[in-house]
Amino acid sequence: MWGMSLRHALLGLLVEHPASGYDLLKLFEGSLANVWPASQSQIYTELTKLAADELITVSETGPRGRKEYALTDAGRAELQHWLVESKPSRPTRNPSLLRVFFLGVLDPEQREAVLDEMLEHAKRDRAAMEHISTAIDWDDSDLSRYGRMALEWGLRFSAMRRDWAEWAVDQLDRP
Amino acid sequence: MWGMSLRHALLGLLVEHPASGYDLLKLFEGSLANVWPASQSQIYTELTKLAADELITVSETGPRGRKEYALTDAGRAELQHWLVESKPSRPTRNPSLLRVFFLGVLDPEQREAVLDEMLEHAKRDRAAMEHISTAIDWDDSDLSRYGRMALEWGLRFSAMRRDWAEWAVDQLDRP
DNA sequence: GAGGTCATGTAAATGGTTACATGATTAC
DNA sequence: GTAATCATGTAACCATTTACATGACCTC
Repeated sequence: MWGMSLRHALLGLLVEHPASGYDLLKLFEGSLANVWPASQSQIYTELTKLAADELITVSETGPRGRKEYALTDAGRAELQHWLVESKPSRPTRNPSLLRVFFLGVLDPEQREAVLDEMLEHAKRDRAAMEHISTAIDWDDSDLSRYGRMALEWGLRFSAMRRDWAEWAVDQLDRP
Repeated sequence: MWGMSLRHALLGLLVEHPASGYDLLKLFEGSLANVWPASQSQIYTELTKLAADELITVSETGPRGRKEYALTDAGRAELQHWLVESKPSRPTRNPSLLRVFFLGVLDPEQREAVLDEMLEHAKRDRAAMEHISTAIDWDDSDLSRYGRMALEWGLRFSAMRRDWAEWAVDQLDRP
């Protein structure tokens, strides 16, 4: 029973107001895309499970078979419990760094190309996040406040990757 | 057929010298643990598949049914191909940041506790990596050279998380 | 001979991705 | 009426985790 954070992401989004699977899909594409990507099929299946476990209920139905889900008390409790109790997860897989590990197999030009690509990637990410940061109109809701905190994390992360990549490219030309 | 980086991690480790599943397990526990954790069962199953695909072969057998695998030409080619071609992966899931997103659900003390925990976690990680950095005797092999690059990434990453967490805790007491 | 380490494998369950499949409603 | 969007669901496959299962060899 450990992990399963898609559940908690869905519960978290339902805290403010009820929403349909479709709504939640859009919310994932927007705010949560960089933190917890989820596919359409995954969201619908998980919602069914959450409803079966009575952490959410269908609060309203609409056109086209639309079902709006709302958080139950048990759902809110589960979310709070997870927020407080969840322990630091194991280190997460990092495909880019894995490549770095084996750079020795390539010849020098290819090596530099790989690192350059990582540098560009970091720059693109940073630019995208700076754009989001100015494009969103931040209100004073909780999601705004803590979403901004998460975004700041992303900004610092991409800056770190950029700086590292610059350093690493530079290292290549050394002894 | 996209992703599958465990394959490439194994191929990468076999570049330098042949090794058994057991050896590879130890190598994962050591150097690669922070970049690409893998379990025993996963390693053995993947080795069997890699052998079936003729990217590696059993080069030698030893006591206790030990099988030493060596990279084939096809295996080396596949590794190089992956190193050069692999495109930037989708953003990876981040359980900690997901928690940040929903901090609003908690009361102030719990909120601070969550961020403090993240701060401590970052500090511990940083200390552990600094320790590794001095404990390993770095030779001038490729794995040493690029392993050090990867470690530098880790050092910067944990510093970034530490600084962010300090900033975030500070933010809590503001308007 | 007892305990530790070396060594391999399989099975069940979970979580995630991709693809398929369908259809109602709205806006033009 | 046509296209876009809203809306839901299922199936097959792949990757990963946890647990089970076994046994040979080495050191004391």
